[in-house]
Amino acid sequence: MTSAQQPVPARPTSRDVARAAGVSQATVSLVLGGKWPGRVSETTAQRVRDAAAEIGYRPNLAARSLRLGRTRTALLVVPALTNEFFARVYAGAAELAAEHGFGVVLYPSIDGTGPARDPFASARAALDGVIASSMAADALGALHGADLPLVMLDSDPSDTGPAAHVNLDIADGMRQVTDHLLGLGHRRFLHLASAVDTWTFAVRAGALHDALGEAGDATVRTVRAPLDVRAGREAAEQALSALGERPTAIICDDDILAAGACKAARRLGLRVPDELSVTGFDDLALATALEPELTTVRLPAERVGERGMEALLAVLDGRPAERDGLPVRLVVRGSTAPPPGRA
Amino acid sequence: MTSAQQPVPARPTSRDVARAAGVSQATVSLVLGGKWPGRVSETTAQRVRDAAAEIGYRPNLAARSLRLGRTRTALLVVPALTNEFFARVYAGAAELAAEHGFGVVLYPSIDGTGPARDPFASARAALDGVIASSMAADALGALHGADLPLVMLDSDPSDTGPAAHVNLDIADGMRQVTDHLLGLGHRRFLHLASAVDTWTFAVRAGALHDALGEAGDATVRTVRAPLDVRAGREAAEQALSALGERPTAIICDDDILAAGACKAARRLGLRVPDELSVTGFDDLALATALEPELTTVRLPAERVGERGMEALLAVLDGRPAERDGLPVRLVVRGSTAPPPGRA
DNA sequence: ACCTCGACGTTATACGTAACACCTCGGGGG
DNA sequence: CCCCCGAGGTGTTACGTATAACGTCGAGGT
Repeated sequence: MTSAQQPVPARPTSRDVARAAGVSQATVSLVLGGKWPGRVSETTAQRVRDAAAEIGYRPNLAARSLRLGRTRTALLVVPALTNEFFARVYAGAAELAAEHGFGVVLYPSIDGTGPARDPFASARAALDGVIASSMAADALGALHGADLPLVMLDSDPSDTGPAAHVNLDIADGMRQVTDHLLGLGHRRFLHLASAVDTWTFAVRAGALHDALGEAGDATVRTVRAPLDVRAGREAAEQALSALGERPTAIICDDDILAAGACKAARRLGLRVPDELSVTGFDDLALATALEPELTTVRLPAERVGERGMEALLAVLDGRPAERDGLPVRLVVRGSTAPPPGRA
Repeated sequence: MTSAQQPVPARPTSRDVARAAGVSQATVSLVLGGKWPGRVSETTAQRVRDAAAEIGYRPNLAARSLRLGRTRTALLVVPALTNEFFARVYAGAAELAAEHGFGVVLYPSIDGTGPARDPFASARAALDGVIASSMAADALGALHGADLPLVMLDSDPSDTGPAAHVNLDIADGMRQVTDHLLGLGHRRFLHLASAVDTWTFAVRAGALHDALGEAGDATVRTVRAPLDVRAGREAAEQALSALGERPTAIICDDDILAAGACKAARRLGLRVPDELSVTGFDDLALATALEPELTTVRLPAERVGERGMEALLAVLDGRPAERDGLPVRLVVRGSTAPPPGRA
C-alpha cells in the first residue's frame, strides 16, 4: 500500500468555498441554502456562488442528512423490477419525488427467495419514509417494526398499520373485463390466476366471481400459475386439454399469463380470438407486442408511483393523504371476439 | 402547528445503547462494528448486542457515512428501467453489491428527455463510485466532472476516461447471427437498427457488415427505429413494402424491434419463419412470449451488472479490473428458417 | 451626543458515528 | 518489590453541514 499516499484533492467542503470567497462557512451555507433574503448582501451571495462553482463544490449529503435529521429519501419496496409494472411504478415515484427534491431508493424484494436481506441496510441513507407494494411480502415484516411513515400500494385497505394506501380500482377493471366478455356472448370461462396470494389478486378473483355470478348461467374454472409466460402456458394448456366442455374465454390476472395462454392456445391448434378469447391485465408493452394484440385492463402504473409519493409527502407534512382508488380502463384489442358459433 | 409537539420517541442512538448496557458509546461502536477480537470481553459484547436489540437500535447511516468518508453506495446510471435488460443489470449489480455490504442507487436517465436533473442530487447519499451505461448519454457529461471512480457498461473501450469497462462480446453475437442465417441460405438481409447512436449499436452494425461482406454475395439494407415495438413495426413494414427484391431475413438490433418486425410481417401476410426469418438481440422475456419464439442472442444482463459492480469494487480497492468481454450466445428458436425455395 | 435598530455577517454548536490515544488493574517476570 | 504488559475498556475528537445566538457598524431619530 505504498501508493496509498496519493495527493487526492479531497473533495471541497463548504469551508473551502468560504475561504475562497472570503466569508465564513455559515455564510456559504446560508447562500447556498437559499436562506438569505436580508441576511446576506447580493454581492456577497454572488461571490459565494462563483467561488462554489469555481472550485466545484458539492454539498456532502451525509453531513446534511445528519444535521437535518431528514434525508429527503424514500424507500420503494417492490418485487423484481423486471416486471415492467413495477419499473413504471418506480419511474412515476422517482419523477414526482425529484420535483420535490426527494430521492427514491429501491429495495427489490426478490420475491421472497434469497436470504431476505435487511431492507434498511440496502437503503444506504437514513429514510424519511417507505412506499411498499403488497407483493413484496417478504420485506413487510421488517417494515412494520421500523415506525417509519409507510404507504402501501395495492394492499388491503382494512390493514390499519400503514399511514396511507394507494389502490387501483382493480374490482372495476375485472368487472369491465367480464362485462365485455359476457356481452360478446361468452359463458364458459377459465380464470388463469396468479399463484401469489396478495390483495390485488384476491380482488380480481372476488370481482370476477361476483360478476359472473350475477350473469346466472356462466361457469368458471380457476387455475393458478406463477407470473411467467411458461408457467402460464403450462397451466392453460393443461386446463384446456382437460375433460369437459372447453371454456371459450380465458381471463388472466396479468398480461404475462395471458401471453402464456395465447401460446397454449396455439399449441392446441386453437385460434385466438376466433376459437378462444383471451384477456390480460396491466397493459404492459407485451400486450401490443403479441399477435393478436391483447385485450387487457390498462393500469396507470406511473400514477401509482406518483400517488404513492404524493401520499408519503402528505404524511410527512402532516396532511391527510387522498384515499380514493385510481381508475382503470379496459382496452379492447384483438384477442377477444364472440365465441365460436355466434356472429 | 400546535400538534407538532408530539412525543416522538426519537430514534435510539448508539449512546442510548451504551446507557442501556452500562458501557461507553465507544464500546458499543466497537462491538456492533465487529472490531472487538481482544478489545472487549465476550460477556460485555453480548450485553451490548442484547441492549441494542432490545431498544431497537439502528445505526444512523448518515452519521456513519460522514464519519467514514465512504458510503458503500454506488450509483447506477441507466436508461429507463422499463427496458428489461437494464432492470436485469440493476438486479445483478444490486445482488453482488449486497454481498459486499454495498448498496446501489439508481439514476434513470429518462433517455435524454426531461430537464436532465443532476444525477448526484438524485443519489441521496454521497457516492463511492458510478456505474454507467453508455446508453444514458445525457448524464455522462455530469459524470466525468465528478472525478468519482467510473465504470462504463458497453461503451467504447478506447474511451480512456473511465476506470474500467464492462463489455459484452456484441460483435461475436452478431457474427453468430449472420453465420446462422447465411448457413440457412439467406442472402438478402434487412438490418433493423436502433436509432440511438451508441457504441453497442455501432458494433452490431460493424460486425454485421463485416460478416456479410465476407460472404461476398450477400446484400443488406439498413433502417433505423427507436427502441419500441410500434416504431420497429412501422420501419420494417415500410422497408418490406419498398420496391426491389424483398429481403428474406431481418436482423434486428434488439428483441423489441424484432417484435415489431414480426408484426410487420404478419400485416403484410408474410409468415415467420417460412417466408421471412427474423432475429432479435438480448433474449428478453418477450422473446419467448412471441409466437414463433424469437431466434436471438442471449445477453447475460445480470452478469453485466455483476461485473460492473465487481469492477467498481476492484477499482475502489486499487486492484485492476478484469477487461475481457462477456461471452454471448445465439439461441436458435422458431423465428428463423431457410429462405423460401430452399429445403 | 446617545441610543436604537436594521443590515450584514460571524462564532459556536450539535447531529451520531468510528477510531485514535489513553487509562486502569491485576498478574507475572526480573 | 517493582515494573511492564496485555486485557478490557473509556474519553475525546473529527467528519461537513445548518442554524441559533450573538457581534458590529453606520445611519437616523430625539
